[in-house]
Amino acid sequence: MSDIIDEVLSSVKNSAIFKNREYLLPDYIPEELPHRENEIKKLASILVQLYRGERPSNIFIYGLTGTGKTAVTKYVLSNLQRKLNNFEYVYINARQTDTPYRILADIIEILGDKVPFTGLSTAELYRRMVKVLERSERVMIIVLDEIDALVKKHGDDILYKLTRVNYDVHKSKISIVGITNDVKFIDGLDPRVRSSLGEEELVFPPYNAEQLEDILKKRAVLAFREGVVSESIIKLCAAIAARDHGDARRALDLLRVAGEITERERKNQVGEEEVEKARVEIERDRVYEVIATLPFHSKLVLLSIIKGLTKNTRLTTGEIYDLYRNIATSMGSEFVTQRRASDIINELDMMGIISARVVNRGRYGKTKEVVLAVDSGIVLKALLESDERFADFWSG
DNA sequence: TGTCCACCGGAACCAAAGGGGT
DNA sequence: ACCCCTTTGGTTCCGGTGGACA
Repeated sequence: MSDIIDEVLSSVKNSAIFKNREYLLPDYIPEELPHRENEIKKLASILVQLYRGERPSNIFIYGLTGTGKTAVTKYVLSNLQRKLNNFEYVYINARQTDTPYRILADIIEILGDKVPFTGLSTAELYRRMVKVLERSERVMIIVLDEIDALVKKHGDDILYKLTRVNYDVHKSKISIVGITNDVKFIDGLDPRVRSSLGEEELVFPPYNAEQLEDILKKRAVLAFREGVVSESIIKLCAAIAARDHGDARRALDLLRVAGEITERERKNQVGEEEVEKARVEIERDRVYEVIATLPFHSKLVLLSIIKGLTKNTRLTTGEIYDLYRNIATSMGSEFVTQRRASDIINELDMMGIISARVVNRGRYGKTKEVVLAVDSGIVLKALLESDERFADFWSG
Protein backbone atom coordinates (compact mmCIF):
# COMPACT_ATOMS: atom_id res chain seq x y z
CA MET A 1 0.00 0.00 0.00
CA SER A 2 2.53 2.55 1.10
CA ASP A 3 4.58 1.74 -1.99
CA ILE A 4 1.82 3.16 -4.09
CA ILE A 5 1.63 6.26 -1.98
CA ASP A 6 5.40 6.61 -2.15
CA GLU A 7 5.30 6.26 -5.85
CA VAL A 8 2.68 8.94 -6.25
CA LEU A 9 4.51 11.14 -3.83
CA SER A 10 7.81 10.84 -5.56
CA SER A 11 6.29 11.54 -8.91
CA VAL A 12 5.15 14.86 -7.54
CA LYS A 13 8.46 15.55 -5.86
CA ASN A 14 10.45 14.66 -8.91
CA SER A 15 8.20 16.28 -11.42
CA ALA A 16 10.06 17.02 -14.59
CA ILE A 17 7.62 19.79 -15.32
CA PHE A 18 6.66 21.65 -12.20
CA LYS A 19 8.87 23.30 -9.68
CA ASN A 20 5.85 24.49 -7.77
CA ARG A 21 2.45 24.13 -9.33
CA GLU A 22 0.74 26.23 -6.66
CA TYR A 23 1.78 29.47 -8.29
CA LEU A 24 -0.63 28.73 -11.09
CA LEU A 25 -3.66 27.96 -8.98
CA PRO A 26 -6.46 30.51 -9.01
CA ASP A 27 -6.38 31.23 -5.30
CA TYR A 28 -2.73 32.11 -5.18
CA ILE A 29 -2.15 35.80 -4.62
CA PRO A 30 1.25 36.90 -5.84
CA GLU A 31 3.64 39.30 -4.13
CA GLU A 32 3.04 41.83 -6.81
CA LEU A 33 0.24 42.32 -9.26
CA PRO A 34 1.65 43.51 -12.53
CA HIS A 35 -0.40 45.98 -14.59
CA ARG A 36 -2.78 46.69 -11.75
CA GLU A 37 -0.71 49.42 -10.14
CA ASN A 38 -3.32 52.10 -10.82
CA GLU A 39 -6.12 50.05 -9.35
CA ILE A 40 -4.09 49.19 -6.28
CA LYS A 41 -3.28 52.83 -5.77
CA LYS A 42 -6.87 53.96 -6.14
CA LEU A 43 -8.25 51.33 -3.83
CA ALA A 44 -5.57 51.94 -1.26
CA SER A 45 -6.08 55.68 -1.33
CA ILE A 46 -9.74 55.19 -0.51
CA LEU A 47 -9.13 52.65 2.21
CA VAL A 48 -6.32 54.63 3.76
CA GLN A 49 -8.94 56.55 5.74
CA LEU A 50 -8.55 53.62 8.06
CA TYR A 51 -5.31 55.13 9.20
CA ARG A 52 -7.25 57.70 11.19
CA GLY A 53 -9.66 55.07 12.40
CA GLU A 54 -12.34 56.46 10.14
CA ARG A 55 -14.77 54.58 8.03
CA PRO A 56 -13.69 54.54 4.38
CA SER A 57 -16.36 55.14 1.75
CA ASN A 58 -18.23 52.16 0.48
CA ILE A 59 -16.69 51.02 -2.78
CA PHE A 60 -18.08 49.45 -5.86
CA ILE A 61 -15.75 47.56 -8.14
CA TYR A 62 -16.56 46.41 -11.63
CA GLY A 63 -14.58 44.49 -14.17
CA LEU A 64 -14.90 41.34 -16.23
CA THR A 65 -13.84 37.99 -14.81
CA GLY A 66 -10.13 37.50 -14.42
CA THR A 67 -9.23 41.17 -14.39
CA GLY A 68 -7.77 40.96 -10.93
CA LYS A 69 -10.58 42.48 -8.91
CA THR A 70 -10.47 39.87 -6.20
CA ALA A 71 -6.71 39.65 -6.13
CA VAL A 72 -6.24 43.40 -5.89
CA THR A 73 -8.83 43.74 -3.16
CA LYS A 74 -7.35 40.97 -1.06
CA TYR A 75 -3.87 42.26 -1.71
CA VAL A 76 -4.64 45.79 -0.63
CA LEU A 77 -6.60 44.74 2.43
CA SER A 78 -4.11 42.24 3.73
CA ASN A 79 -1.20 44.62 3.23
CA LEU A 80 -3.02 47.45 4.91
CA GLN A 81 -4.01 45.27 7.77
CA ARG A 82 -0.43 44.25 8.33
CA LYS A 83 0.60 47.89 8.49
CA LEU A 84 -2.30 49.43 10.38
CA ASN A 85 -3.68 46.56 12.39
CA ASN A 86 -6.66 48.57 13.56
CA PHE A 87 -9.40 47.11 11.43
CA GLU A 88 -10.80 43.79 10.33
CA TYR A 89 -12.18 42.55 7.08
CA VAL A 90 -14.28 39.69 5.82
CA TYR A 91 -14.15 38.38 2.34
CA ILE A 92 -17.33 36.72 1.17
CA ASN A 93 -17.90 35.21 -2.21
CA ALA A 94 -21.58 35.72 -2.83
CA ARG A 95 -21.71 33.00 -5.46
CA GLN A 96 -20.71 30.35 -2.96
CA THR A 97 -22.32 32.01 0.00
CA ASP A 98 -25.47 32.82 -1.86
CA THR A 99 -28.20 33.47 0.65
CA PRO A 100 -28.73 36.44 2.96
CA TYR A 101 -28.73 34.09 5.90
CA ARG A 102 -25.35 32.60 5.11
CA ILE A 103 -23.80 35.98 4.37
CA LEU A 104 -24.72 37.19 7.82
CA ALA A 105 -23.68 33.88 9.32
CA ASP A 106 -20.28 34.18 7.65
CA ILE A 107 -19.74 37.70 8.90
CA ILE A 108 -20.62 36.68 12.42
CA GLU A 109 -18.41 33.63 12.28
CA ILE A 110 -15.42 35.52 11.01
CA LEU A 111 -15.93 37.93 13.87
CA GLY A 112 -15.64 34.98 16.18
CA ASP A 113 -19.15 33.95 17.13
CA LYS A 114 -20.91 30.72 16.32
CA VAL A 115 -24.37 30.62 14.80
CA PRO A 116 -26.54 27.67 13.83
CA PHE A 117 -26.49 27.11 10.11
CA THR A 118 -30.27 27.05 9.93
CA GLY A 119 -33.30 27.66 12.07
CA LEU A 120 -32.98 31.34 12.84
CA SER A 121 -34.55 34.24 11.06
CA THR A 122 -32.34 36.64 9.15
CA ALA A 123 -33.62 39.39 11.42
CA GLU A 124 -32.23 37.48 14.40
CA LEU A 125 -28.92 36.99 12.63
CA TYR A 126 -28.77 40.67 11.86
CA ARG A 127 -29.32 41.42 15.54
CA ARG A 128 -26.49 39.11 16.48
CA MET A 129 -24.22 40.62 13.90
CA VAL A 130 -24.87 44.06 15.30
CA LYS A 131 -24.01 42.69 18.73
CA VAL A 132 -20.65 41.26 17.73
CA LEU A 133 -19.83 44.33 15.74
CA GLU A 134 -20.59 46.50 18.74
CA ARG A 135 -18.22 44.41 20.76
CA SER A 136 -15.33 44.55 18.34
CA GLU A 137 -15.08 48.36 18.44
CA ARG A 138 -13.22 48.61 15.20
CA VAL A 139 -13.72 49.46 11.61
CA MET A 140 -14.89 46.49 9.67
CA ILE A 141 -14.61 46.06 5.93
CA ILE A 142 -17.02 43.66 4.31
CA VAL A 143 -16.03 42.48 0.86
CA LEU A 144 -18.85 40.99 -1.16
CA ASP A 145 -17.47 39.37 -4.26
CA GLU A 146 -19.73 38.43 -7.17
CA ILE A 147 -22.46 40.42 -5.52
CA ASP A 148 -24.60 40.28 -8.67
CA ALA A 149 -25.22 36.55 -8.21
CA LEU A 150 -26.71 37.21 -4.80
CA VAL A 151 -28.92 40.07 -5.88
CA LYS A 152 -30.21 38.13 -8.85
CA LYS A 153 -31.40 35.39 -6.54
CA HIS A 154 -32.49 37.24 -3.45
CA GLY A 155 -32.90 40.89 -4.31
CA ASP A 156 -31.02 43.80 -2.81
CA ASP A 157 -32.60 43.63 0.61
CA ILE A 158 -29.52 42.46 2.43
CA LEU A 159 -27.43 45.07 0.69
CA TYR A 160 -29.80 47.70 1.93
CA LYS A 161 -29.54 46.35 5.44
CA LEU A 162 -25.78 46.10 5.30
CA THR A 163 -25.38 49.63 4.03
CA ARG A 164 -27.42 50.80 6.97
CA VAL A 165 -25.66 48.87 9.71
CA ASN A 166 -23.85 52.04 10.72
CA TYR A 167 -27.09 53.47 12.05
CA ASP A 168 -27.47 50.52 14.37
CA VAL A 169 -23.89 50.12 15.45
CA HIS A 170 -22.21 52.87 17.41
CA LYS A 171 -18.89 51.64 18.68
CA SER A 172 -17.82 50.10 15.37
CA LYS A 173 -18.13 51.23 11.80
CA ILE A 174 -18.45 49.21 8.70
CA SER A 175 -17.70 49.76 5.04
CA ILE A 176 -18.71 47.60 2.15
CA VAL A 177 -16.71 46.71 -0.89
CA GLY A 178 -18.96 45.26 -3.58
CA ILE A 179 -17.42 43.45 -6.51
CA THR A 180 -19.25 42.50 -9.67
CA ASN A 181 -18.44 41.49 -13.20
CA ASP A 182 -21.81 42.51 -14.50
CA VAL A 183 -21.55 46.15 -15.47
CA LYS A 184 -25.27 46.63 -15.93
CA PHE A 185 -25.96 45.18 -12.53
CA ILE A 186 -25.91 48.46 -10.64
CA ASP A 187 -28.72 49.92 -12.75
CA GLY A 188 -31.23 47.47 -11.34
CA LEU A 189 -30.41 48.31 -7.75
CA ASP A 190 -32.61 50.20 -5.36
CA PRO A 191 -31.51 53.86 -5.70
CA ARG A 192 -30.77 54.09 -2.01
CA VAL A 193 -28.49 51.09 -2.15
CA ARG A 194 -26.89 52.34 -5.33
CA SER A 195 -25.98 55.70 -3.91
CA SER A 196 -24.62 54.40 -0.66
CA LEU A 197 -22.79 51.43 -2.11
CA GLY A 198 -21.36 53.47 -4.93
CA GLU A 199 -19.79 56.21 -2.85
CA GLU A 200 -16.65 55.32 -4.71
CA GLU A 201 -16.39 53.36 -7.91
CA LEU A 202 -13.53 51.53 -9.50
CA VAL A 203 -13.39 49.98 -12.94
CA PHE A 204 -10.94 47.25 -13.84
CA PRO A 205 -10.12 47.13 -17.54
CA PRO A 206 -9.31 43.75 -19.09
CA TYR A 207 -5.69 42.82 -19.63
CA ASN A 208 -4.42 42.94 -23.17
CA ALA A 209 -2.31 40.18 -24.70
CA GLU A 210 1.01 41.75 -23.80
CA GLN A 211 0.03 42.23 -20.19
CA LEU A 212 -1.22 38.68 -19.95
CA GLU A 213 2.02 37.50 -21.41
CA ASP A 214 3.91 39.40 -18.82
CA ILE A 215 1.82 37.95 -16.02
CA LEU A 216 2.21 34.43 -17.32
CA LYS A 217 5.94 34.85 -17.71
CA LYS A 218 6.36 35.90 -14.10
CA ARG A 219 4.33 32.97 -12.82
CA ALA A 220 5.87 30.45 -15.17
CA VAL A 221 9.30 31.19 -13.79
CA LEU A 222 8.07 30.30 -10.31
CA ALA A 223 5.95 27.33 -11.28
CA PHE A 224 7.85 25.46 -13.96
CA ARG A 225 11.26 23.94 -14.19
CA GLU A 226 13.63 25.66 -16.50
CA GLY A 227 13.20 25.06 -20.21
CA VAL A 228 9.80 23.43 -19.87
CA VAL A 229 7.77 26.32 -21.15
CA SER A 230 9.00 28.32 -24.08
CA GLU A 231 8.23 31.93 -24.78
CA SER A 232 6.06 31.03 -27.72
CA ILE A 233 3.88 28.78 -25.56
CA ILE A 234 3.33 31.62 -23.16
CA LYS A 235 2.47 33.88 -26.06
CA LEU A 236 -0.04 31.33 -27.25
CA CYS A 237 -1.77 31.03 -23.89
CA ALA A 238 -1.86 34.79 -23.55
CA ALA A 239 -3.34 35.20 -27.00
CA ILE A 240 -6.06 32.64 -26.37
CA ALA A 241 -7.04 34.30 -23.10
CA ALA A 242 -6.87 37.77 -24.60
CA ARG A 243 -9.39 36.75 -27.21
CA ASP A 244 -11.51 35.64 -24.31
CA HIS A 245 -11.88 39.17 -22.89
CA GLY A 246 -8.48 39.24 -21.22
CA ASP A 247 -9.18 36.78 -18.46
CA ALA A 248 -5.99 36.20 -16.50
CA ARG A 249 -7.41 33.28 -14.61
CA ARG A 250 -8.18 31.48 -17.84
CA ALA A 251 -4.67 32.14 -19.06
CA LEU A 252 -3.16 30.70 -15.90
CA ASP A 253 -5.48 27.70 -15.95
CA LEU A 254 -4.53 27.03 -19.51
CA LEU A 255 -0.86 27.10 -18.70
CA ARG A 256 -1.26 24.91 -15.64
CA VAL A 257 -3.40 22.29 -17.31
CA ALA A 258 -1.11 22.25 -20.33
CA GLY A 259 1.70 21.52 -17.88
CA GLU A 260 -0.28 18.75 -16.24
CA ILE A 261 -1.03 17.16 -19.57
CA THR A 262 2.60 17.32 -20.54
CA GLU A 263 3.47 15.61 -17.29
CA ARG A 264 0.92 12.87 -17.83
CA GLU A 265 2.29 12.29 -21.28
CA ARG A 266 5.77 12.06 -19.81
CA LYS A 267 7.10 14.67 -22.14
CA ASN A 268 9.50 17.25 -20.86
CA GLN A 269 8.40 20.31 -22.74
CA VAL A 270 4.98 21.88 -23.13
CA GLY A 271 4.03 22.10 -26.79
CA GLU A 272 1.28 23.70 -28.77
CA GLU A 273 -0.78 20.53 -28.89
CA GLU A 274 -0.77 20.30 -25.10
CA VAL A 275 -2.13 23.83 -24.91
CA GLU A 276 -4.86 22.90 -27.33
CA LYS A 277 -5.65 19.75 -25.37
CA ALA A 278 -5.75 21.84 -22.20
CA ARG A 279 -8.24 24.21 -23.75
CA VAL A 280 -10.52 21.33 -24.62
CA GLU A 281 -10.06 19.60 -21.29
CA ILE A 282 -10.85 22.71 -19.25
CA GLU A 283 -14.04 23.26 -21.14
CA ARG A 284 -14.98 19.59 -20.90
CA ASP A 285 -14.40 19.47 -17.16
CA ARG A 286 -16.43 22.58 -16.62
CA VAL A 287 -19.35 21.26 -18.62
CA TYR A 288 -19.20 17.84 -17.02
CA GLU A 289 -19.12 19.28 -13.53
CA VAL A 290 -22.01 21.62 -14.17
CA ILE A 291 -24.19 18.93 -15.70
CA ALA A 292 -23.44 16.26 -13.14
CA THR A 293 -24.63 18.48 -10.30
CA LEU A 294 -27.85 19.55 -11.99
CA PRO A 295 -31.20 18.72 -10.31
CA PHE A 296 -33.06 15.76 -11.74
CA HIS A 297 -35.58 17.59 -13.89
CA SER A 298 -32.95 19.87 -15.33
CA LYS A 299 -31.08 16.78 -16.41
CA LEU A 300 -34.22 15.35 -17.92
CA VAL A 301 -34.87 18.51 -19.88
CA LEU A 302 -31.30 18.44 -21.11
CA LEU A 303 -31.66 14.83 -22.13
CA SER A 304 -34.78 15.75 -24.06
CA ILE A 305 -32.87 18.46 -25.87
CA ILE A 306 -30.13 16.02 -26.83
CA LYS A 307 -32.68 13.57 -28.06
CA GLY A 308 -34.62 16.18 -30.01
CA LEU A 309 -31.50 17.52 -31.67
CA THR A 310 -30.74 14.18 -33.28
CA LYS A 311 -33.73 14.83 -35.53
CA ASN A 312 -33.83 18.62 -35.76
CA THR A 313 -31.17 21.29 -35.85
CA ARG A 314 -33.05 23.52 -33.43
CA LEU A 315 -35.88 23.04 -31.01
CA THR A 316 -38.63 25.20 -29.59
CA THR A 317 -39.74 25.24 -25.98
CA GLY A 318 -42.93 23.39 -26.90
CA GLU A 319 -41.08 20.61 -28.70
CA ILE A 320 -38.68 20.20 -25.81
CA TYR A 321 -41.50 20.10 -23.32
CA ASP A 322 -43.35 17.38 -25.24
CA LEU A 323 -40.23 15.26 -25.42
CA TYR A 324 -39.50 15.88 -21.79
CA ARG A 325 -42.96 14.80 -20.74
CA ASN A 326 -42.73 11.63 -22.77
CA ILE A 327 -39.37 10.71 -21.37
CA ALA A 328 -40.41 11.47 -17.81
CA THR A 329 -43.59 9.44 -18.18
CA SER A 330 -41.84 6.49 -19.76
CA MET A 331 -39.41 6.50 -16.86
CA GLY A 332 -42.33 6.50 -14.46
CA SER A 333 -41.45 9.91 -13.14
CA GLU A 334 -43.49 13.03 -12.45
CA PHE A 335 -42.94 16.01 -14.69
CA VAL A 336 -42.79 19.72 -13.97
CA THR A 337 -45.01 22.35 -15.56
CA GLN A 338 -44.08 24.10 -18.76
CA ARG A 339 -43.50 27.28 -16.81
CA ARG A 340 -40.80 25.57 -14.80
CA ALA A 341 -39.36 23.87 -17.87
CA SER A 342 -39.04 27.28 -19.46
CA ASP A 343 -37.04 28.47 -16.47
CA ILE A 344 -34.87 25.37 -16.64
CA ILE A 345 -34.12 26.14 -20.27
CA ASN A 346 -33.08 29.63 -19.23
CA GLU A 347 -30.86 28.22 -16.52
CA LEU A 348 -29.15 25.86 -18.94
CA ASP A 349 -28.64 28.80 -21.24
CA MET A 350 -27.02 30.87 -18.55
CA MET A 351 -24.67 28.05 -17.71
CA GLY A 352 -23.58 28.02 -21.32
CA ILE A 353 -24.65 24.45 -22.01
CA ILE A 354 -27.27 25.41 -24.53
CA SER A 355 -27.99 28.58 -26.35
CA ALA A 356 -31.59 29.72 -26.30
CA ARG A 357 -32.78 32.81 -28.05
CA VAL A 358 -36.26 34.24 -28.10
CA VAL A 359 -37.74 34.40 -31.57
CA ASN A 360 -41.00 35.80 -32.88
CA ARG A 361 -42.45 33.71 -35.61
CA GLY A 362 -45.47 35.88 -36.23
CA ARG A 363 -48.49 33.76 -36.90
CA TYR A 364 -46.64 30.84 -35.35
CA GLY A 365 -46.11 32.52 -32.02
CA LYS A 366 -43.27 33.57 -29.85
CA THR A 367 -40.94 30.93 -28.48
CA LYS A 368 -37.34 30.11 -27.81
CA GLU A 369 -35.05 28.40 -30.24
CA VAL A 370 -32.60 26.10 -28.58
CA VAL A 371 -29.36 24.64 -29.84
CA LEU A 372 -26.60 22.89 -27.94
CA ALA A 373 -23.63 25.11 -27.12
CA VAL A 374 -21.24 22.30 -26.26
CA ASP A 375 -20.30 18.89 -27.57
CA SER A 376 -23.21 16.49 -27.19
CA GLY A 377 -20.92 13.56 -26.37
CA ILE A 378 -19.73 15.09 -23.13
CA VAL A 379 -23.25 16.14 -22.19
CA LEU A 380 -24.54 12.63 -22.65
CA LYS A 381 -21.61 11.16 -20.77
CA ALA A 382 -22.20 13.49 -17.84
CA LEU A 383 -25.90 12.71 -17.80
CA LEU A 384 -25.53 8.95 -18.00
CA GLU A 385 -22.76 8.74 -15.43
CA SER A 386 -24.39 10.99 -12.89
CA ASP A 387 -27.71 9.20 -12.68
CA GLU A 388 -28.23 5.50 -13.26
CA ARG A 389 -31.85 6.03 -14.19
CA PHE A 390 -30.71 7.61 -17.43
CA ALA A 391 -28.35 4.76 -18.19
CA ASP A 392 -31.23 2.28 -17.91
CA PHE A 393 -33.42 4.46 -20.00
CA TRP A 394 -30.85 5.14 -22.68
CA SER A 395 -29.78 1.54 -23.16
CA GLY A 396 -33.23 0.04 -22.66
C1' DT B 1 -54.94 46.48 -40.40
C1' DG B 2 -56.06 43.88 -37.18
C1' DT B 3 -55.72 38.88 -35.24
C1' DC B 4 -53.98 35.58 -32.86
C1' DC B 5 -50.25 32.04 -32.13
C1' DA B 6 -47.18 29.90 -28.74
C1' DC B 7 -45.13 30.86 -25.89
C1' DC B 8 -42.52 34.57 -22.42
C1' DG B 9 -41.74 35.97 -17.86
C1' DG B 10 -43.41 38.46 -13.45
C1' DA B 11 -45.72 37.57 -9.02
C1' DA B 12 -47.51 35.20 -5.39
C1' DC B 13 -47.63 31.25 -3.16
C1' DC B 14 -46.45 26.20 -1.52
C1' DA B 15 -44.48 22.15 0.91
C1' DA B 16 -40.89 19.38 2.56
C1' DA B 17 -36.41 19.33 4.58
C1' DG B 18 -33.56 20.85 8.05
C1' DG B 19 -33.50 23.30 11.70
C1' DG B 20 -34.03 26.88 15.58
C1' DG B 21 -35.72 29.87 20.62
C1' DT B 22 -37.92 29.66 24.93
C1' DA C 1 -43.91 21.45 23.48
C1' DC C 2 -44.91 24.58 20.51
C1' DC C 3 -44.58 27.71 17.02
C1' DC C 4 -41.00 29.90 14.55
C1' DC C 5 -37.30 30.29 10.70
C1' DT C 6 -34.90 29.75 5.57
C1' DT C 7 -33.93 27.25 1.35
C1' DT C 8 -35.01 24.69 -2.68
C1' DG C 9 -37.44 23.49 -6.37
C1' DG C 10 -41.41 23.76 -7.54
C1' DT C 11 -46.94 25.47 -8.89
C1' DT C 12 -50.86 28.61 -10.32
C1' DC C 13 -52.36 32.45 -12.52
C1' DC C 14 -51.98 35.68 -15.87
C1' DG C 15 -50.96 39.89 -18.60
C1' DG C 16 -47.80 40.67 -22.54
C1' DT C 17 -45.94 40.39 -27.40
C1' DG C 18 -43.72 40.66 -32.57
C1' DG C 19 -44.85 39.70 -36.77
C1' DA C 20 -46.96 36.21 -40.54
C1' DC C 21 -51.07 35.81 -42.29
C1' DA C 22 -56.13 36.67 -43.74
